[in-house]
Amino acid sequence: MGTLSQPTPLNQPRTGKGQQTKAKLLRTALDAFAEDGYQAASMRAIASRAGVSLSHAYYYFGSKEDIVLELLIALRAEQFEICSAQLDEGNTLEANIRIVFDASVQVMEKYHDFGPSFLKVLLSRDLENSELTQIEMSLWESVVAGARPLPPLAIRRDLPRFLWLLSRQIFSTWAYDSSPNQRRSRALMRNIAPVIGKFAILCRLPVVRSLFEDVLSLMDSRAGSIQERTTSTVESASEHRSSRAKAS
Amino acid sequence: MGTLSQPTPLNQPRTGKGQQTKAKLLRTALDAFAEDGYQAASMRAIASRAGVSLSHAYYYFGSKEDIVLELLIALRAEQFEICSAQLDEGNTLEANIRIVFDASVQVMEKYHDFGPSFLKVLLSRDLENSELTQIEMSLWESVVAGARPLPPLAIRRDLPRFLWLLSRQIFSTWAYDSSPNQRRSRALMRNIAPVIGKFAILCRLPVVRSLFEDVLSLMDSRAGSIQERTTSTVESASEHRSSRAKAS
DNA sequence: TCCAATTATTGAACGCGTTCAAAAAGCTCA
DNA sequence: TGAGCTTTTTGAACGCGTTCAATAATTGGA
Repeated sequence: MGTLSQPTPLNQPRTGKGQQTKAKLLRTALDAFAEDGYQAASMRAIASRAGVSLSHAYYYFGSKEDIVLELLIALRAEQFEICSAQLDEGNTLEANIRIVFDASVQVMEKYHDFGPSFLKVLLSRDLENSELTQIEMSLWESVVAGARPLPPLAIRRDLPRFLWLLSRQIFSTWAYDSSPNQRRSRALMRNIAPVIGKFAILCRLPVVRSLFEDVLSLMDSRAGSIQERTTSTVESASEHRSSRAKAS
Repeated sequence: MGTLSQPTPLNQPRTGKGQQTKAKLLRTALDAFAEDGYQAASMRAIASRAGVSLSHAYYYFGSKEDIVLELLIALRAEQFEICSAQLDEGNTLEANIRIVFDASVQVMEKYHDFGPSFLKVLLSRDLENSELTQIEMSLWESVVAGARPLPPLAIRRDLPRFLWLLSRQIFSTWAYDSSPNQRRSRALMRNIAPVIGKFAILCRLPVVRSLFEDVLSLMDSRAGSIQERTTSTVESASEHRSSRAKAS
């Protein structure tokens, strides 16, 4: 482990044959994951099923986690296919949030035993500009852009990222949810949508909107997100309290 | 892995010699953790350092995770020692929150490479009534009870649990924080205190207080927490919207 | 064509957490 | 004392993810 590592810049297949092997390995791995689950689909099992040696699998994939990430991407893409059309039908924000979560559960439930592994991948890697993050973000952007009525202008720009960060918290609940059939996290997803809807509406009030901005910049781990913001309410609430009091 | 397991109901030492062995094993393990870090302090290393066979370590501790949990408990107890006195000096809520987080960092920073392991223990086990949870909860109760001015009565009862749940989210950020010297999560802890302080004051407004209750019952995974509550704002926001509209 | 550099592939090993059957030691009571 | 029980302790093994030096296959230029 040592340092938390991104996918080691690894041997990309340079010949046609190599690409074929890598593709077959990936296909086989995803099949094995689906059929046998995380435990049983060991690197040895995957390699032998693909007809290559164990060590050769590591020639194309630096770790088992790398393959798990590929699975996660595939599942998110599937989720995108399922629900992106539904998000453009003029439903409420609340309804759109539900659509995304429902599709997530539908796609993921078979893979619940990958939860801990998924979560580790999400937490330990910098995926800020990865394919995975792009799919997820475009989903939440559609949720907001397709909602009728549109959320208050003041938060419209930041709401997608807020929803994305929130969805990751929910994912971490789901990942380790040991209640039967993930009852608990399903309930969480069901109940959170109306609260967000309510919250979004309340953001018309300056007090609540300022809270929204505070919470968002706290959740957001992008370095420098505070400086970029035109008015940082977090800073003003802490260091600049006096100047703020004067201003108001 | 299979099922997410509590600490296997394990052989408790029945003789004096047994207790001695188990105690020595634990002491050795915590030393090895402190000196060598998570990776290098393998079960083999711990066992041999304690002068027992590898398999014998498993007679008293069902897994390495069990020992990691003991470490986590020891660290939380240390944190409690450091800051419990400071929480009774009539500081603001914001200041008290800072005190707890500062002590947490002070105690934990040496063990940052245990972060992923700590987090897994916290997420995969039901620790609802464990020693660990009791220590943590009593800290947050002191934060609230010792704050001057006291937070609004309406949220005073629930605020400790809210802070506890929040602190777990922050912990998960810390656990995988790869920024130099955990810069990012330190900033998070620094910035979150004033926001909570502000939020607590705003909870005097009914609109904000209702948001607080919504958020709390969403975060809280205790089964049946919704029914127990006198007024469930989550439910009223979703299923009972019509009856709510009538009431208001 | 043949050689050298590159790419693809392998077998064997390492250390890890964990399991288990069996041996050793300790205890209780005739 | 010693037989039968429980508690403690061990050695050997399993399968896992991962690494690495090695061999085989392929490619490109003289």
